[in-house]
Amino acid sequence: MKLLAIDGNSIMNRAFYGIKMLSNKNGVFTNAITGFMNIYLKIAGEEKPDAVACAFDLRAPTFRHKAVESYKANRHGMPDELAQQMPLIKELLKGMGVHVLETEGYEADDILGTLSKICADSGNECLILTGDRDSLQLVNEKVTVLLHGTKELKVYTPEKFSEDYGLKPLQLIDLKALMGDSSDNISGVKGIGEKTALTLIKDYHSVEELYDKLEKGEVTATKSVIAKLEAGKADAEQSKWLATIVYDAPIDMNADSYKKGEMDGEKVSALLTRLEMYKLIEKLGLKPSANVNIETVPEQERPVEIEYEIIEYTDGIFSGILNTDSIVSFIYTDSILRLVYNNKIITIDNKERAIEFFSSECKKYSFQAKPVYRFCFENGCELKNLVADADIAGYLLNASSAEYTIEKMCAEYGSPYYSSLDENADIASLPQLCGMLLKQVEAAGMLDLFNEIEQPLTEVLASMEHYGVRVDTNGVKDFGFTLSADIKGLEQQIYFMAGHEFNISSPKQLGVILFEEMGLPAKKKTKTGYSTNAEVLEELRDKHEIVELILQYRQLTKLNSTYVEGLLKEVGDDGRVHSVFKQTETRTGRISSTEPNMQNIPVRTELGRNMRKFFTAADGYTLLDADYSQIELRILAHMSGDKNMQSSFINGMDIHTATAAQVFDMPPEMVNSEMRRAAKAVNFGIVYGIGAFSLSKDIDVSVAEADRYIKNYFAKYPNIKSFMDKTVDEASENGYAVTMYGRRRYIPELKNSNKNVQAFGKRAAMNAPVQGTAADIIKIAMVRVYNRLKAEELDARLILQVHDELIIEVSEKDAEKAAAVLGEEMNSAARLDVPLTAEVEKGFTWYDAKG
DNA sequence: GTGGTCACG
DNA sequence: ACGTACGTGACCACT
Repeated sequence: MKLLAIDGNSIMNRAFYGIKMLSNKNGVFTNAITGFMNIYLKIAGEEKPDAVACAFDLRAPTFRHKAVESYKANRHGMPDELAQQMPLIKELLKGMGVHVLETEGYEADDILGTLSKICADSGNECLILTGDRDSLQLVNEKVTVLLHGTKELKVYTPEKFSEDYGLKPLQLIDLKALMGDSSDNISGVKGIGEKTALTLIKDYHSVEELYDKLEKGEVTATKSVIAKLEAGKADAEQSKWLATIVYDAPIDMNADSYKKGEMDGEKVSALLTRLEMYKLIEKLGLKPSANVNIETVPEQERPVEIEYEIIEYTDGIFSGILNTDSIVSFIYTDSILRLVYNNKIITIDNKERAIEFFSSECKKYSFQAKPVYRFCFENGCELKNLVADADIAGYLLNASSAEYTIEKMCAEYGSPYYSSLDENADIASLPQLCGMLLKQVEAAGMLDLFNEIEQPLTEVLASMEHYGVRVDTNGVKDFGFTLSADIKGLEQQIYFMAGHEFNISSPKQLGVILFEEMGLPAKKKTKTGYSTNAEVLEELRDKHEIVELILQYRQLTKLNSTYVEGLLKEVGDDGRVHSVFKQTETRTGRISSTEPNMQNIPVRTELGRNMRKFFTAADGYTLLDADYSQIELRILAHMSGDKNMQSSFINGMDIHTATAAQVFDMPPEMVNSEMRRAAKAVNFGIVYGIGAFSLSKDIDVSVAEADRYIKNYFAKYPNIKSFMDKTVDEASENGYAVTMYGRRRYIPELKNSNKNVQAFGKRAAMNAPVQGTAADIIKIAMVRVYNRLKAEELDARLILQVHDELIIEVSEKDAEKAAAVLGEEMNSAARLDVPLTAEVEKGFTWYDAKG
């Protein structure tokens, strides 16, 4: 018989942190459950165990813990988001026929140890699935440990173990007894680290033998090591005891009793339906259950369910709706309009009626209104009196969510979801959901942000998508021909130098050529092999001619496949690209652009910049381009209140030169280009939540030097330092960072027990108010520019936004007026303690209109 | 589907 | 000892 014994806590932990804080369905988080089941189903499928048991820690302290005064005192308790999922995974496992074991006073490790002993004693095979290296001590001929790391699964048999550690599995205990384990608060011997401990255990086999020899003076080691060992004898003994997994947990000792039970399909599918884990239901070969209540956050008030009457559309029904002051909810997808009014659900499959409704004066709630605005632009009507779009409200309340569906939001915000109404479920649920969302938006202080910025922006984005950007397809094609010819030439030269053909675009194959066949020094590794990115290749430039060619090849193929071929695929019959601007995508409040992405068209190299010659105005029109100068640093100067930095902007100085003057402590006239470059990198770094290591890489100075720059910077701009500290503190306290206009970004990473994840949270917290406020400001400018172009009846329209840059297409006759509007509205969009400046330029192509 | 790479602000 | 700047999207290779 084969028993699979699972360390429930450690696998849940791996899954929780490994699968990212994905959006959670019901306010009840499910990411760890999802990850756990992925791992479990994979292993169970491959290994086909006859018996499965899953062990969990109980939270209460155990007698072993008490014996050593609170030895786990500084281990963080698990976050609520994970704790919530523990009872659910247990319920799920039980439903699937897996034996769940938890015993007061014993850790999961001890239960696993006991299980492995039961198996070994009865001549059965045992597999232990865990994310925790502690269990490796259990490995023997009968017991294999499947160690689940952050990415890969390692299989530890005795052979594999000795290959990796050079020790016997049980000696792991001795190793830990000496070196300690901070995550388990095992002290070990003070001053002895991994290297020393390993040597000692290899030479003397065990803690007992080591101390035995030590007393007899037979240990060869440095004086200091011997002294440390002598001083730490008691620690070593206690640590060994703590590190030892016990084999006597009080569980059923009959191996057969852990045989896998039958899955209770009904129970499992009901639970998973409650959790809305539909993918898993499918994986298990089940069907979702009907009529189960979606699991919700318990303490929240739930609006009562309403009885809906579903009625056929009849002429005359609009009379009660179109003129009302009441609010009508609607959803328009696939040319079908569904609306709710007075507890009635009405479905309308008629374009003229839909237009009539959109144009009517009644107040409207919607879900995803942007396509409706586009529909209206295409059909010459107007979507009037949209009060709220649930999609946008949901985004403001939690910008980190993966996607916003009505069903998910109902669950999360405690509004009833009318799933029994099938295709009418969404529309039936929308009115109450919108009510809940608006209440929460207001409670969070984001009502102005919602009403004045985000809601009006939807129409602006729809308009930008509607008009699109003209593309000179012939120009693009010609550019592509040139690139293709050059690429062919490069390919031949590269093959010649390499001695044979290979796929240059495959990092794997390229790595073999460069670092094995040609013997160039490999600098960095990735998870899967050698790193061959531009940074690495730059350093190898002088080592071999082929490197330069590969860099060129990369640049040219990027241009050709992403920008030439990729772009041509997106050009419509009207000769224009209609990029999709996503309003609920980024965590910071920026918008994003897809199909094609118009926010990453090349500009930094001259060759790439040529692409912009193919984005043009229509005949008789011209482009206007304006970008904010240093908007993020200006926002930082404003929000931090740092007078020193503010004065640089107020005096119209070049900010990087001014910064260099401060950091290097000299008059601005003395700053050379190298110093300005360094200061510029520091300024960027500050906005991103700087680290000396990365800065040093960026500007190619030592880490110590980079560290000095940063310290100097904060000394000269003390308010920026305190602003950053305050921002992180408040984000830790509240769980979110906030912009000048009240936009929130939740940062759960700040509460993570993993230090790297936490450090990331801090950087994100420092960056979010700055990047987010810049996003707020340009959105304000967009709405105002849009409204003024309309009000002044100019033949002009916004067509692009690139984070700090706006582009207008305007008829030649209105160009001057539109340029004035663009400049005025961008400059006055926010009142800061420093000037906000954007310069407008004009040109027929994007290339000409931008600097 | 994931990872590596690279385009932008 | 480890990892190492914020935010995006597209393409290719490979599993």
